[in-house]
Amino acid sequence: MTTLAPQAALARMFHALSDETRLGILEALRGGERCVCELTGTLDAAQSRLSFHLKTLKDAGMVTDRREGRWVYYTLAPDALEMVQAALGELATPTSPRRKEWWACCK
Amino acid sequence: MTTLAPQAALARMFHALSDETRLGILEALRGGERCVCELTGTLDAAQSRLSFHLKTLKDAGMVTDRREGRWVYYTLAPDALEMVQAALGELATPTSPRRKEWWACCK
DNA sequence: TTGACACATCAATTTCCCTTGATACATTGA
DNA sequence: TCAATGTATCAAGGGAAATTGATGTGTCAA
Repeated sequence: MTTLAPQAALARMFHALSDETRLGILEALRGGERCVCELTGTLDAAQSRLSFHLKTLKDAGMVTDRREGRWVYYTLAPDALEMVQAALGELATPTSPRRKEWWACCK
Repeated sequence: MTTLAPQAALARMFHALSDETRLGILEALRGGERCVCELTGTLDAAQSRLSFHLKTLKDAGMVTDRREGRWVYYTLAPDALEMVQAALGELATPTSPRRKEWWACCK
């Protein structure tokens, strides 16, 4: 995961969440860390497809991985989920009320 | 906006949030409802481009619109934002601990 | 009724993302 | 050292999404 402007990083995280396969992965990871071979079974998806989606999630910071022997275990990154949640909370929070000048374009 | 399976609807909402222009629109709407001509100014984006993104947001249920004379005013849909927030909260909540059988595939 | 304005929609192009199958890499056990 | 296993990466193809410019639609004012 590379560092991006806040808005770009946020868009990237939302993009990581915008695919059903990836949502399925995250749902599976709620049960704890999983290796890829487990996920292929659970999600009935080809290995290279899962690897692709796991990379997408990892690049967005939504999961972390850990190698143990031949296996790589993936885990949810709760911090990232909370960041996204917080950002949504901000979006739902009104800013200061509009000034009249703001819509002077529509006379 | 058509009705979709929960996971698909969720993916669709996340997709609506996965674009910087659309995040900019939502950010602008925190200040209250805005017509398209205001947003073109604020976001420095062509009108047809904005119309496209507004439609995307509307189809995903993230904004609502209201015509008044020649103008169409867009407003945040806080309920949708909260739904997405709640879904994220669920993802961050562990399910029951894994059973041994689940990873029997990796002996 | 006509012209101007705000906005939506369309078609064409480009860009990006996903899937698939093949191959490369790393680790382990024989 | 070799074969098997788990995973990552790559290239090619298809399809979806974004951008642009043009055109269509609705509304208002003159």
